[in-house]
Amino acid sequence: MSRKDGYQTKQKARVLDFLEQHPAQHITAAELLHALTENGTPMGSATVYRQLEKLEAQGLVRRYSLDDRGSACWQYAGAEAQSGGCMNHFHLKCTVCGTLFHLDCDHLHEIASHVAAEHGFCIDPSRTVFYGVCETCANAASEETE
Amino acid sequence: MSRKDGYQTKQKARVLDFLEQHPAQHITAAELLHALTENGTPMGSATVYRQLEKLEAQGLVRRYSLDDRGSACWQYAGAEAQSGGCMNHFHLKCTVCGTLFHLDCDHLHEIASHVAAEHGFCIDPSRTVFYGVCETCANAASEETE
DNA sequence: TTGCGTGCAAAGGTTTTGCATGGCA
DNA sequence: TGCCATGCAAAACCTTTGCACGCAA
Repeated sequence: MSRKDGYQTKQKARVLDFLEQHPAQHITAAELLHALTENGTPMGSATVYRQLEKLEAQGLVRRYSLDDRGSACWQYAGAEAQSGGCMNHFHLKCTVCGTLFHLDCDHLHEIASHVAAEHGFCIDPSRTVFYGVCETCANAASEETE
Repeated sequence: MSRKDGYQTKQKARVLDFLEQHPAQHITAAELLHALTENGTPMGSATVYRQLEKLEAQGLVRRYSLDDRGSACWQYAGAEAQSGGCMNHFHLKCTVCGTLFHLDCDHLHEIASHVAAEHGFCIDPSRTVFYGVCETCANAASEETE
C-alpha cells in the first residue's frame, strides 16, 4: 500500500504523525488543525480535510460521528488496528457528560457473532458507539431526583 | 408533564403530529421542514429547530446523529417509548448502502444488562446505532473481490 | 516536466441567534 | 396584559470546491 498513496508531503506526514501520537483520542478536524497550527507552520483547513479523506480511504484513520454538534471526529487506525487489534473495541458515550469510554470486553464480542449469524449483519465494533449514561452521571441524577 | 411545556401553538402541534405519524422513521430537520411546508402553511426553519429542541428536552422526540453529512435525524419517542416499548430496540446502519435496519432481539438485551452490571454504564438502546455491513452489501462486495 | 498537493478564498449546507411582531394563557 | 413563540434575516459553524501556484517524483 505504498504505490498509489500519492506524494509524500510535509503536511501529510504531520497529520499522520499527530494522529499516531494520539491513538486513543478522537479529535475533530478543528482540533487537529489547531494543534498543527500551534505546533509549527500553519496549515490550510482544506488540506487537513483532504488529507483526512485520503487517509480514511487508505484505512489509516477512521471517521466517527461522535460529536453532538455537526463536527466529525477522527482517530488513528494504523497497522495494528488493521490486523484486528482494535477491532474488538467498543465505545461508550455518556449522553449527559459527554465522556467517551473505551470498552474492551469479551462478552461484547458475542454480539457481533450473534448478529452476523442470526441477522446477517456484519458489525464493525470500532465504528459503533453505545449511547447511555455513565455511573457518575447516573448517581448524580438519582441524587437530584430524590 | 403538562405544566411547564410552554404554550400550545399550531406549529408545535404540527411538528409533533408529523413525528407521531411517522414513528419508525428517522427524518432530518430539513425533511421535516419540507414536509410541513408542503402540507399547509410554510413554517420558519428556526421554529422547527426550536420546537425539536424543546420536544427533545421533554423526552417526546429523540435526536440521532445518523447522517453521514452534517445533519441530525429526529424520531418520535412518545408515550409507549417512555414506558419501555421501544427501549428494547437497536439500530443497524449499513456503512455501504446507508440503509437503517431496526433490530428487536432478546439476545441484545443481555448486552445492556451486562454492561450495566459489569461496567456501570446504562446503555440507551434506542439511541445506539451499530455500524457495519448488511448482508446484501457484503455479498456484493465479495462478488466484486472475486 | 508532469501532475498531484497546497493554500486561499468562496461557496455549500446545517443550525443558531437577534429582534420585532403575533398569539397563547 | 404579560410573556412565550414565531418568522425573517443574518450569523456562526463545519465542510467542500475552484483556481493558481508550489513541490514531489
